[in-house]
Amino acid sequence: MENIRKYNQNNELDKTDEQIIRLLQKNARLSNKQIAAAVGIAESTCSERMRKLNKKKIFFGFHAFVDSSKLGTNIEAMVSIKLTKNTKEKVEDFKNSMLLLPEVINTYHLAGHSDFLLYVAVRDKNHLRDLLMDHVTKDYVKSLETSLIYDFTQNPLFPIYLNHE
Amino acid sequence: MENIRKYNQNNELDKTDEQIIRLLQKNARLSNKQIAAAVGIAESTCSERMRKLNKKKIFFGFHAFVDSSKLGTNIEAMVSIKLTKNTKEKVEDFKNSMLLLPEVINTYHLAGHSDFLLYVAVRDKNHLRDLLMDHVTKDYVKSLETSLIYDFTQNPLFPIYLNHE
DNA sequence: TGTATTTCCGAATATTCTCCATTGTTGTAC
DNA sequence: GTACAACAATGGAGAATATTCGGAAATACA
Repeated sequence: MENIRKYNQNNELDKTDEQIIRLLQKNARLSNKQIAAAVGIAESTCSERMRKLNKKKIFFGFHAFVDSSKLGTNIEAMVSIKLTKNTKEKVEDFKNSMLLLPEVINTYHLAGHSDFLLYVAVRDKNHLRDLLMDHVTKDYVKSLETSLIYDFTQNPLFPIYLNHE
Repeated sequence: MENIRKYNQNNELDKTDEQIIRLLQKNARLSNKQIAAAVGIAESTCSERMRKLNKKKIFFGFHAFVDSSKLGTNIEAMVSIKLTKNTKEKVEDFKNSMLLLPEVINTYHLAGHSDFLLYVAVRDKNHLRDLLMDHVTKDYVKSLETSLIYDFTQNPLFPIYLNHE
């Protein structure tokens, strides 16, 4: 005879959580006080909410976006890659080896025309060539197609589709 | 007869700046104290450095990366786009209108096979279709090609190619 | 060398965060 | 309805952190 109480074991996110997430998506260096004020809750409540959000693993991480042109990085490119074999093993291997390269800012594993996209930042065209020929090309890499990036823009808006009434 | 002193009007970044930038790239929510300890400088020095880095506009921003699957977003896709006309005006217009859509996480303006890449996150396939047909397609959009994203990974490493001796 | 400028540090001050007891709210049982 | 249990929110005190500032140390330049 079980008598399980459910209560608000509520692991759901409510509007307040959503606001906090949105704020941090726009500016991950906001202080707890700033967030609390913006959302309209007590500081103690806000830090407690943050602790719970972190526990729920809502955030993959918080990252600074840097102006790479000020750091000696003059070329950004998107490299589109096809593999000869799409086994889980090869795909993981490829992704992991790409993430060891500091030139690789992020990776997308795709279903479609190509298998991977790499967003890379390099000093110059020689650096790009060396990177691609020496480190990106593998025996199971079928083809590379490189596009220069004129502009990358992060959207401050962010999609949240929660079911709060 | 001008006698302009230059001194260390040093707008250059040194190794300490580089360390701070790297740390914030990995974790943008580090406290000033944590950064100072990791770099090995006084807290007051560290906050002063941060002020200067911000003044130099090294950072585009600081953003939380959220686990969109926990927020009702079930599909992420990369949309590859070609425009009929690549005038500066059309390109700017297109980019700006894309950034008004909350589904668009970021935009890449490219030189190459396609003109734009959009990284989008949506609830489901109907939402994706509606987004593309109703909001992304414009009279100057020649073609769309959509690829499902299996995995997106941000590299904690980051390329900095400074010329400190 | 001496002087001007900048960077760094540490201590004092100001601010922010965390902990906790209390109060308020909501769901469940009777 | 009342009573109780589980949880969430609050404000305040003490702890932790950040900022300011005077002066020391380092660097640039003549």
